[in-house]
Amino acid sequence: MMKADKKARLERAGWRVGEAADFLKLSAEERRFVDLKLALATGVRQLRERRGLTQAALAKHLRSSQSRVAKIEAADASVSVDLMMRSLLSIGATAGDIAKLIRKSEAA
Amino acid sequence: MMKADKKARLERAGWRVGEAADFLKLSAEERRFVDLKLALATGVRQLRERRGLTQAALAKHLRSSQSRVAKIEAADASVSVDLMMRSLLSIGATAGDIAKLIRKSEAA
DNA sequence: CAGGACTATGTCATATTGGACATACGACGC
DNA sequence: GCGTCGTATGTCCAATATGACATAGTCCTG
Repeated sequence: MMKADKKARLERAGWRVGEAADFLKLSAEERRFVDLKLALATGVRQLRERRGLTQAALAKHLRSSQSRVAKIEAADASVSVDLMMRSLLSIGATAGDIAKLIRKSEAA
Repeated sequence: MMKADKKARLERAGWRVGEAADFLKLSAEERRFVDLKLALATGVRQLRERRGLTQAALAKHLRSSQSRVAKIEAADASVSVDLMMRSLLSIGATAGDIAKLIRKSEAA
């Protein structure tokens, strides 16, 4: 069962899929993909905070902008996994760290 | 030390970075990102073959084209991690499977 | 060696993603 | 209350990724 706040978070992020796109119509694959992105987004936020960085500081290192970092952490639909991965590496995450995040998404 | 065929593979795939872009000028982060993509690409090929699917068959399920699947497996620079992830999920990879692939890229 | 099945590579128009900016929101100290 | 700092959200248009197509290469099998 999914927690209500997670559903709301996804909806706010523009994660409507398809036409009559009710959240529950996500296919199993789409669902896994979204969960994966959520796990990565959470990872970015956690690592950034652990490093004591602001979104603006991370953005600078990423040569991006504060607003985009906010979107990354919100798992906004306009953010690619590529950008999330680059962000994680930029913060200093190792492949092992990323693997761990992804594995976590399994239980979502 | 890097094997010559891997370097060649990267160069063929258009993985020149920056201006005077010699391969060796990839930063550590860029390098990790490329290794990660290579690992995912390899994973797509392995899983697809293990399932006895052709590129065309996978493409159909992905609603993409045979040529794009070829590029995915070649880790072509025009292919996003998103598409690789979607491909893996489409083949039936679990988050655990993907995590394993990513962890492998650490040793590259 | 001809035909077929599978894969590789290049190109292009269209679609998606990106950085930047403006602006709003929230918490905190003064 | 007001200013400050950090974060969130919406909108641009520039940059990048995408599917589709054409075409060439490879490896069988007959």
